[in-house]
Amino acid sequence: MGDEIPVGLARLWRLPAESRLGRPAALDVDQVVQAAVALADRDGLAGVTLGKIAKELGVTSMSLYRYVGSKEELLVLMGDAATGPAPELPAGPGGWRAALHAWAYALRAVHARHAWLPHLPISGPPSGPNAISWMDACLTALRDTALDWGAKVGILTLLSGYVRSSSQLRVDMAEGRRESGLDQPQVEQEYGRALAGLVDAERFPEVAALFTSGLFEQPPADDPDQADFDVGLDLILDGVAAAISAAARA
Amino acid sequence: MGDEIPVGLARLWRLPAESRLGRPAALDVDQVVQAAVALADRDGLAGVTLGKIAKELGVTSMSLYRYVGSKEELLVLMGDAATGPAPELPAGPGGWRAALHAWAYALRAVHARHAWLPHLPISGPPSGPNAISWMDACLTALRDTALDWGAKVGILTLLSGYVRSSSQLRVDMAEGRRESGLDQPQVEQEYGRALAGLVDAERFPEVAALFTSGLFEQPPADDPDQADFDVGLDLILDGVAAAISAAARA
DNA sequence: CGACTTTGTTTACGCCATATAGTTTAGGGC
DNA sequence: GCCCTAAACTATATGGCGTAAACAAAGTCG
Repeated sequence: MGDEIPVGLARLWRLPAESRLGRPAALDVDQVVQAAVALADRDGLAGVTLGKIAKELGVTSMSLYRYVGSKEELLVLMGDAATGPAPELPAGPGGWRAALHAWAYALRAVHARHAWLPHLPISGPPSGPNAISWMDACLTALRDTALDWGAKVGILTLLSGYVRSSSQLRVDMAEGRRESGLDQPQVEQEYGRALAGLVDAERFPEVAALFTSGLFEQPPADDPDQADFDVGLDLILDGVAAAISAAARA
Repeated sequence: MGDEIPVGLARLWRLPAESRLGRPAALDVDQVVQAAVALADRDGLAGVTLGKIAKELGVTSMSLYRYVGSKEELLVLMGDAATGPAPELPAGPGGWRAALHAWAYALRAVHARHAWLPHLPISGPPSGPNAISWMDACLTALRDTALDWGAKVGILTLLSGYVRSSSQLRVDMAEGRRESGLDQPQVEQEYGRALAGLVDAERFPEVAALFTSGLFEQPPADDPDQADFDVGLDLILDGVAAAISAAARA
């Protein structure tokens, strides 16, 4: 029969092994993944090495291959583990808009907790249990609308992609500030000033105008990325609103 | 004076070197970057190696460090080179919506031509001349609106992030199909079926319903990703429309 | 108790980016 | 026309990486 479950999926879903023969395992997939996640939280994605994970767990690197098929698969496991289950969303009064808003904020918070997460290479559609739970939460927020499945999936993709890429940007810019040693706004201004000098007002009139607008000079608010994030999110939700009322009319 | 231009920026903008002393260079930055781009187009990002680039150009790998500061910097240069200059956008009748639509399509086409491009690690805000030209094109499309700079930048970020992440997804899924050897829809269905078996209808009612909806079973259209892309894009543009009319009212 | 099965280790390989030190090559000043 | 010197380029080496293959160890089952 075709009930073959790919071994990668089996590990993602923590399907228990059946055989009880042979030497018992000293670890399990979760311990390996947790160690890898801890390492990524501390040293970033580039700091995650089979050797370091193994050392952390007191085994040799090769023994890790008893638990994960490859480093690439380990990254997938790390992604699902670090994402964690979706939160409970406000069901009642606010309707879909409040729920999607909360969903996006929660995902963004997860990315803040694991800065490497938005940088993980995507390998296909969501397939881990935690990713599925986020998917379910988003679809639940849209349940009482007239949207068809295609539209719902499109919104899900758009929203998660937006949160992901905006988190990516935030992390990258923070890292750019840090690694240059200087304090935060100094580098930004110096870099911006150098760049502004390169931008020719005839070739790039709008960008030149943007640079002279002072938008990048003003002392940033508590969390400038936060404000940018809200702008884009509200814009998306406005688009969703339009799609919903269009679907209701049809 | 503070007219120091970071050396990385100088290379991005192809600022000519001043000194004419010493042994003349056999290559230039462009040749290195073009070779790297060609390699990435052929073998993917992971196939880009200093050694291979050097062999392609008939030099040793170490000599490449005369042209780029590091591999990371080379990736940035590759990104700007492969992106190329922004296209001319329809200026007249359609207004901002047609222009943004064309902009997004053009960027998506670039990603199709260089599948590795959306996977490049982002390192900060756009700073290469080509990236700036795309930025300028997008801002030009929004010039005759009442939006303030913050909103325009937000829209730019959202739109480019959307195109990027949807291209990422498209490439990853295509690669997932290819590397498993089987033909395209077969793997998709098998994987989907296995996944559907793991999704418990009580734990994930919406996702389970989605799986039984047949959305993933139907023979895909000419380009299914295309349709998904349009859904998200129209949604964003609806959101932009809302923002524009709100700004006009204020 | 011995066969078998599974886990973990040892060892080794090829590849990578890059530091360091030395060598080649041409133009500039005389 | 010839050396000096600065720049381009090469040779060599290092430490790290993921992982293939063969082997040793540690349990269960008959």
